Amino acid sequence: MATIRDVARGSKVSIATVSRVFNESALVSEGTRRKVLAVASRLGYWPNGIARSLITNRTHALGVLMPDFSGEFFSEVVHGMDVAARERGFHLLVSRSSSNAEELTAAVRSVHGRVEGLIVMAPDFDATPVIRPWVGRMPTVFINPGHTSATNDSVSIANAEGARLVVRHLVDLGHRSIAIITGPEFNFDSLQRREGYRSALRQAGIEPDPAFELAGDFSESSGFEAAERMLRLKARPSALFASNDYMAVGALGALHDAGVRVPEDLAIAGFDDIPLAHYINPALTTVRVDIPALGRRAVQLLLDPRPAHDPGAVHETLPTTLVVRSSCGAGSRGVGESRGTRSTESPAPPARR
Amino acid sequence: MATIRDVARGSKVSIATVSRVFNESALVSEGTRRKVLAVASRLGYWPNGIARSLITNRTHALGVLMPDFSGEFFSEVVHGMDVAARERGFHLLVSRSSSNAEELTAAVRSVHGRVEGLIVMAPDFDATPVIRPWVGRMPTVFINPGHTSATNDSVSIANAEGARLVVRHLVDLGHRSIAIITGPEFNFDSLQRREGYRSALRQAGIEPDPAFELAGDFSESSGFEAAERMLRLKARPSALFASNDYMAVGALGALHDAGVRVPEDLAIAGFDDIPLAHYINPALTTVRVDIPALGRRAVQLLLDPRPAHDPGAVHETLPTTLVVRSSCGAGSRGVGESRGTRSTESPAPPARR
DNA sequence: TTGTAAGCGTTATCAG
DNA sequence: CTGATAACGCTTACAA
Repeated sequence: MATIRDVARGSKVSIATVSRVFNESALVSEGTRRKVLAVASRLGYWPNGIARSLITNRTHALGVLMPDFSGEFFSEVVHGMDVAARERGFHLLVSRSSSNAEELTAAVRSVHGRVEGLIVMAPDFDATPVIRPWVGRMPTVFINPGHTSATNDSVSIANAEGARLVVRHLVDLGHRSIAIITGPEFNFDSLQRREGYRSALRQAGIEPDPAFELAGDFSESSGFEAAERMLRLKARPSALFASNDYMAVGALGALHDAGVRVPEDLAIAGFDDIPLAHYINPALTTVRVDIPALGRRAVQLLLDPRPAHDPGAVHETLPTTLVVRSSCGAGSRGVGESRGTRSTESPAPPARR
Repeated sequence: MATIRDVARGSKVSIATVSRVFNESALVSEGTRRKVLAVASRLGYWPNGIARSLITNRTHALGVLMPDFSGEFFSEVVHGMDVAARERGFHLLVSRSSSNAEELTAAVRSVHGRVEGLIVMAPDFDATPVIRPWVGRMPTVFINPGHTSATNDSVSIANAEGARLVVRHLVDLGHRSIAIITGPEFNFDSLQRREGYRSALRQAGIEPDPAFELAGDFSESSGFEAAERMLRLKARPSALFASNDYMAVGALGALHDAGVRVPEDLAIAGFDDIPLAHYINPALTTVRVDIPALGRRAVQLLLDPRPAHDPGAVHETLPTTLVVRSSCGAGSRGVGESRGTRSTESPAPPARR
């Protein structure tokens, strides 16, 4: 493996000169430059990034710590980060490892020195204490943290507001008994969505009924099971709000099995607007979140210079919008509608390969 | 930022001793160890990974170079890599940058030194020449390369075989005029799938008709447009094989708009078995590929020791299986079927969040 | 069990 | 314009 010394020797210059050539310093004569480049190319030399980083203190990499790496949600977040990072000449060092504080600590340590900033997504616990020791050395942005930190920026989804939109929509359609399938017990998104659900009910003069709060865990199967439990309730609700689309899909399956028609017998809505929501039958009324923007903004907060008059940590909340389709009985037709009409309702999900 | 020297000074030992403590060397007394650890913790010290890497030549990172980072296909591949890498204590340094040879070269250079191996996915061009200069210094595995390299391992999908399965299925159902929507002109997966399509037709005694080969680009909209073109054909085929599921979904939309019933008037099949394929109406007959396995195997080839008797480069091909649903008129019922029956047809797509 | 000192492959500083 | 040489923060012989 050729090093700078080999090139220096080969082109009869000092290593400093070789370094200058590769750093496009103007302080090197064209002749020397060419000679060095020729030798380097013959030797297959390229500066070692690690060695470079050690002295420059720049790695051009951002650490991304997330609890999982699959599913449309996470992949879209990372996609957003990737685009923004690449525009700024940065790589992403990803590590799936923040389902609890110990794992997160280990992960942060393991990327220490290798990244210039950190994006942390820890949906189930407060990552602030884990990050505290690194404040000042590793700029960190949280995605969807449950607690706002005084020292770190964050980007979040307007979970409560989105849930309120859904519930209000349901209320406007005449529903008075609205159930919810919640997400994991300690998940912030889930808690906030439930909070929005409750507050919208109260605003409508309806007292939230604990029996109507069915426990789920964001998985499709938990939605299926929660819907089955709901069906066994003595007093059945007329509408069901699933805290995410996967669970809504699962619930739809259970309702179909039970012969319950949607939306005629029961209205159902989800949250996230994953591509699937559009295609399922009936098409799912849900809450749209610009998921790639979550990642993009995180990178921007980390990398883009901010006005000097330091306002402390920035906490952004991305807006949510209601996407009315047919699963609540108010929307458009659902699967099979033409490309033309469909686009008036919601843009087709990105089709890639 | 505390360095090893600060800790050494603070605990009145040499930096070598501090290093030993953090490398869990047995050669350090319990007392010293405790003292060092205490000081380190007070100072918030943790070894700098970059400096460590420079001397050990280990980075515990794998470079992942792909043309895109979104969509179910890519995210599932990365998910597979991530799981396998993490099991082995490795991070993934991802870089979306291999849509042509220049970009790929730049990307490889930029990760040189920072990674112990490379996974390259370049579906549209031969990456072998780009990698050649690095052979010997950076072990590299290709995913789905068009050409098998003598020097580098690869993992591929049995594209041609999968296409053959589909076409045979269609032929078995009585179809004699079968059209195809192809993918991007230079995309290897696309070319191989078309090859499988043609060879299966010939095996069935049908001469492939160029007019039945409709150009697409793997995007949903291109499938929509290709289907529209197909509908204008004087002699309409009775079956349509879309080279990927996204295009099949697009085609389904166009057929619906035109009032063409599927599968009654036209049979349609896809490739990839993305989660959506299961949910769409009619449920899509397609070819299943274990996509995370693609990423997992790549990591394994890179990291897992191989028997010493070097057999040169390994080229693996992951099998494909036909998933019969209802879009060709042969399968099960489609969307809305109960969870129970569904699982006999195909496992529910992973539901996460 | 601990310390000294020589690197790892660069960039940065300072002379020339 | 070019060259010595000292870092960067760590690991690892080799000595003690």
